[in-house]
Amino acid sequence: MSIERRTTRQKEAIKAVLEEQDGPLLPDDIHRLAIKVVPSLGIATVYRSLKNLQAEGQVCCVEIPGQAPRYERSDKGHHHHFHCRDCGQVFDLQKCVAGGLKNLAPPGFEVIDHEIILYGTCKACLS
Amino acid sequence: MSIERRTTRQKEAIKAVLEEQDGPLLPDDIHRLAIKVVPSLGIATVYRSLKNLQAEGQVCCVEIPGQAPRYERSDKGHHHHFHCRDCGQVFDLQKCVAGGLKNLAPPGFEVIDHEIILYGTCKACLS
DNA sequence: GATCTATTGATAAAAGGTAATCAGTATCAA
DNA sequence: TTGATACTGATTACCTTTTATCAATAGATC
Repeated sequence: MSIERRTTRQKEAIKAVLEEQDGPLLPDDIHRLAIKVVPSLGIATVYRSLKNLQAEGQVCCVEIPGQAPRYERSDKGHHHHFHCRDCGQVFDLQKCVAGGLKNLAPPGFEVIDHEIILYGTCKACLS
Repeated sequence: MSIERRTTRQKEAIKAVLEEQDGPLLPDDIHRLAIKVVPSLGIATVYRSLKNLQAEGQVCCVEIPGQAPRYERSDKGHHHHFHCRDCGQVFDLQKCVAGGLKNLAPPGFEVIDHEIILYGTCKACLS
């Protein structure tokens, strides 16, 4: 049987941050935002909560090559990401051009999944 | 003025490994392969050589999310990669369907570069 | 061959991110 | 309210990858 869960201000604050955010966030980002609600919040609790939320399927992990894992709500459906090389922020993309991707693989290879990452400058950094 | 370079068995072995390999390799892979030619080769020398080759533009870095950087010759032109979830090996893809990718970004965003990674099972692991 | 010094290999140590520890706190059922 | 215990926060430990250190080795030039 699974462990009894309790509702805490800390977990609620972390979930709220992930809820209202568009793109994926670093554990450190989440900490910095959630600390506004629960000032005593420790980074260890952020890692613990993310691990639990991920196990429960509420949150999923987004990895940009060469960077630490980010986390976002898992109810957003299939999508990809844009990484701004100026501010470092990661944004969600709406559409996915996966059609034709499978043809990229060599003959005899089975494609199960794919990842597309766009790099560039976001709107805010351009202006 | 730049530092005088010397030709060594170690550097030649590392370059040869990168030369005859198709996909990108981990420093550890390179070490394991080059050691067959120069048994005394240390891992530090692999890192040092990769750093130099990269600075000279002969080698470039390939990053798969959540994994250590791999390295490959930089004379292969624009291409992407296939990561086999079974054996962990990374393969080069020939074509690139970049057309239409720019449209994925939100209005006002400038796309400079992109990355496409296919995940699945390679031919060898399927059979 | 002799000399200079770039390079090497073994090792220690750094860096970054994450997990373990543990005493104290707070939740929730009774 | 009380009691059992899940949770927290501070800190330390950890893990993996990469870099620094340094004495010894070995290219390149004369």
